[in-house]
Amino acid sequence: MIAKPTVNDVARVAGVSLATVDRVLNERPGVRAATIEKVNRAIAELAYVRDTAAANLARSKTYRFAFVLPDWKGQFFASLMGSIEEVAAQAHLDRTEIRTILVPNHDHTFLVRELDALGPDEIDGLAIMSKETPVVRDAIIRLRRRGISVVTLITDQLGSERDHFVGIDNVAAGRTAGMLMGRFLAGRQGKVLVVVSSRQSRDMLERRHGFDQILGEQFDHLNAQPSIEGHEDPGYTEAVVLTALDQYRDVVGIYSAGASVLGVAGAIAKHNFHGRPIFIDHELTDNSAHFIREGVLDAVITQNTGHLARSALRVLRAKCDNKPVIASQENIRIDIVIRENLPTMK
Amino acid sequence: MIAKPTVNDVARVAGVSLATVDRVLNERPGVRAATIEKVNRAIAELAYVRDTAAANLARSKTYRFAFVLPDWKGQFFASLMGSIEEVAAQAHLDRTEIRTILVPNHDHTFLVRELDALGPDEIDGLAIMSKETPVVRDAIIRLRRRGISVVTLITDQLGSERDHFVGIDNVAAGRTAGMLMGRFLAGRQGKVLVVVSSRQSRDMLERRHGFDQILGEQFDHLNAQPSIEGHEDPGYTEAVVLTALDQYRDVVGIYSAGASVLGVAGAIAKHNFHGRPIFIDHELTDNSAHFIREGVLDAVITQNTGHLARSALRVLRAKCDNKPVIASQENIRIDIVIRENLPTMK
DNA sequence: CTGAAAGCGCTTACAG
DNA sequence: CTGAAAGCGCTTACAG
Repeated sequence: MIAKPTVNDVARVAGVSLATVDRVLNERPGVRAATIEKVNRAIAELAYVRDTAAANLARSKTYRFAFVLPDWKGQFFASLMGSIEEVAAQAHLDRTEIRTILVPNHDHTFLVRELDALGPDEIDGLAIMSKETPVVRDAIIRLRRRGISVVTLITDQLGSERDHFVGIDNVAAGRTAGMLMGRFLAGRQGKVLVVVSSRQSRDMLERRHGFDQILGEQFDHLNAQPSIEGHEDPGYTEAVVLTALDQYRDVVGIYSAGASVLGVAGAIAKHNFHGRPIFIDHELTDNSAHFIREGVLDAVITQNTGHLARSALRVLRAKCDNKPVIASQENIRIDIVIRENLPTMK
Repeated sequence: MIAKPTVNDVARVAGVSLATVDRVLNERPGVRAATIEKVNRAIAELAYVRDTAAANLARSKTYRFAFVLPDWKGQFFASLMGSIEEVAAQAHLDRTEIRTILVPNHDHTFLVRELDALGPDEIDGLAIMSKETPVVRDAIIRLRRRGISVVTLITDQLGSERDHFVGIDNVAAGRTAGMLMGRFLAGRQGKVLVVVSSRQSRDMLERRHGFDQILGEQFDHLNAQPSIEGHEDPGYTEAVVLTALDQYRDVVGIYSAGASVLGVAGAIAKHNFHGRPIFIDHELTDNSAHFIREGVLDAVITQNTGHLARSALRVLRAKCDNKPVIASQENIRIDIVIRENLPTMK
């Protein structure tokens, strides 16, 4: 086994000092083109690869990242927070500081003010989860101009020139939900209720769009109704779903495209169905896991919060180190969970 | 922000030298109990946490791991190899050497000889994928006695006292397959063919067992036939499946519990079905992805090779560093893939 | 049983 | 534009 070449080897072969090698390595100014050339030749010849861990140690560098999130109360969000904390604890041993900035939900003025206050002297990168809006998009553009890496988390911000999006394709997620709905209904005819937290959220729109695509293409005996808004309020959701169930007498399936599982499950328990409706929800949480075990919920389409948090961290680190992102590794999967493949641990 | 305490701080507070702190930290012998006590008090007081990266640098330590695998030719295996190579390339930057030891399939004598030849002077940890057999189990016990960490990969070795198992619960995977089979068949009655690579493989037995459980519990109008062996030979598999299809005239579903997708798909194409059969397979590969897109294959139960490889590496590193394994992070999921959530990238 | 000094692979001021 | 020396947080011989 050949020992890995170090900066010393490069310096020796190139006939320059360590400092010069370092300058070339880090593309610092003030080196003659000829010298750069010599060093690069030595690097190529030795197949030198920089030891990032040693570099960070020498630099006394700590990566300083923040997760900027709305102050939601839902369980999926709690799980995401848990994953971020887990990642943060681990990262701490790796000279990486991660803090979490909670922003009042829907308060974009506040959010933008927070973002605008962040300078490259206090932060290296940001993972932002926020409703998609032009003001946030513009704040991200400004952050990047200031040299701060930005990844969008779960919800993308179109046109924001963010470095990376960590999350799933929501149209595909909706198609997945639609396919399971169609197949699980096994030929039964009737109406399908669609419940969303908010009709304006792009995530919900995309899921709904994918869902409708599949129903239109392959299950036209199913009749998806206009989206019902639950506004993330279980009591309210239950009430509006019950009203809808009473109004349409032949509902055979319910698609909850986000943050409505408790309310919908409550309504299902109270309504008098002819046959059990097929119920499909998004995001695996303690609540949805419970309803899967109970046999109330048939499938959950979800994304793993651990993967989300770790992917965001890996991407932010790669951006800071100017290293490429390994796309295949960062591709967040659309997970399908039914009772049989429900993870045993949380 | 308070600067993280270092060994220097600990030495100062404890009133000892760096070397002594190091001895206590690494539980090296030859330190008086009273001194150990002093150092530990300082560590506790400062909430000191060792910087593993710096430690490894100082130690010039490289982790030396190996993946020991059978020399299979299938696509799932190729994907696993690809993931291992990806992980190895990344790990290389992190002073971790990963080599792959390919062992002739089913040649346990050879495998055991290889394992017995490995000493702690050349390897720190091993990830082993092999058919479950007592001779391999015993070789693992010997490896661990010699101070080498061992994780079993994909197939566990019962009673081997391995440090960790990286893979899925195959009974649950079989139950998942059974549930999808039952639901996708939507009430159709008839026989279900079960194809395995080998009837003696524990993985196949467990999957079959889980599959039968669900059919027995919830879909007793379906009649699962005795397992057909394909021996990982597409031509042979196609032939035996065709024979079975001709023999039982009312096959409505086919469950391929491992390494048989090509042969089964071939048979499906040639046989004259009344209605399209539901076809469920294990392991996402280029082939199975192709048949999903074509609409021949309805669902694939799989495990992500990237997660497998990364998990194995994380666990081996943790074992070497004497750090705890984060169970929730290492729990390998049973993935369900249908056409709608098929990953776009490889 | 304990400590002073050198070194792991890199970067950072400071000189020149 | 270039280099010699010190230092990042830890460990390793070598003395004592």
